[in-house]
Amino acid sequence: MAVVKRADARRNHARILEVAEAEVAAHGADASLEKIARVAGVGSATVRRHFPGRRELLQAVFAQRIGALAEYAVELAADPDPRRALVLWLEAFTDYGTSSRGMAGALVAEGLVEDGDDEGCTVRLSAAAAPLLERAARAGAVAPGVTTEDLLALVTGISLATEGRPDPAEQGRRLLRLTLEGVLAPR
Amino acid sequence: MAVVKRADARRNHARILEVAEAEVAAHGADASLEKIARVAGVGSATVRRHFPGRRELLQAVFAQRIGALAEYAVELAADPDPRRALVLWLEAFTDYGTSSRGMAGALVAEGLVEDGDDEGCTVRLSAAAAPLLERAARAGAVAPGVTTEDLLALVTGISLATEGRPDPAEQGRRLLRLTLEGVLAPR
DNA sequence: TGCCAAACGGCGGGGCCCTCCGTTATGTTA
DNA sequence: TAACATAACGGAGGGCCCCGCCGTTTGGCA
Repeated sequence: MAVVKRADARRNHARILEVAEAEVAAHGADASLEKIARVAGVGSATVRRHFPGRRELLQAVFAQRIGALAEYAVELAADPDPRRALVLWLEAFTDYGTSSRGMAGALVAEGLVEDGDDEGCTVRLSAAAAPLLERAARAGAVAPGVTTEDLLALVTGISLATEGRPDPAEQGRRLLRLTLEGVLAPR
Repeated sequence: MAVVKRADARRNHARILEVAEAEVAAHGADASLEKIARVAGVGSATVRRHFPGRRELLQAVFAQRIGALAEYAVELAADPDPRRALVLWLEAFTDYGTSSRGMAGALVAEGLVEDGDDEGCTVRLSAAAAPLLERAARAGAVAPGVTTEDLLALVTGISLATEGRPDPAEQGRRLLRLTLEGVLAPR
């Protein structure tokens, strides 16, 4: 299915995506679809044709970054220190989340829908994180019972909570460190 | 200033607030101001007159819960175990955040504006948390360098990340525990 | 009771999301 | 290469929302 699109369709798809990236970067996950259409020089219906809803558009916008994170996870799988590997990946994830506006919002928005569709950002990130977490857990470097969903939720939360305040990157790093090592002193 | 409002003004104020509570509970921080006006049986301008923006309305809606949290903090100040007191309060805060839709959103929305105005929810919560945190820190129960802003941000993030998924209360508790005790095993 | 400021609320402008439908561009076949 | 079938386009219109304006009502006070 979905063999080959027509030339103009491919052209518009690329154009919309390009504009959407800029627009989302500027205004977050709530960027105006209509404005994206205007700037891209297409009708608003065309945007909806390529991306049925905001959710799909955001997925497409962040697919690249998600891919980069997945790649990084693969690299880190070879790191000799399982704990370090997990921490490094979570730091990278946090950096992405706090630096690229709307990504965290896209992730929660995605979670809100009953999706039979695979290939969601959440699924991909989860798949990327799983091996790192498992390895770290096997090495005894992780608190018992932690799941990949927990990790994604925590980082997403940190991103959302720091969004739009001075220096979200630094704040995010700080909060991640607290979360990883614990707010309370070990008993 | 702002001596005594007229009778109808007070009446409408109460009515709007009442409706707003229900509406926000149902639709989160993005509830329609116009619908609130319709249901309350007043003009939309009247809503804006009492609450210049969504932010102020949300503040008013949650003021009660914030007050309850502040009170609880005072109670807990008498708890013999400083660590336990802090944990209990954070759990209560998380429960509020995950059970009452929109509260976390209201908190971040509040942070986005340059506010010279005191009496924001953030300020009140911060003030409530400060003594508990300080006492716990003095007892050596808290990781060094943790601030009240950190605590608020973390709980807010947890609330946002769990909003609108199955069983946010349980998820929130779980994530809070992880955050407090640390995702990583102590080295 | 009568006055007047405080408070109200309807209305119009602008924006967004969404859908429908007539028009255009593209790929293909003769 | 010319004509056709259709994938893809984009403008227009409806519904909802936020916002500000401004003429009208209402409540408190002399």
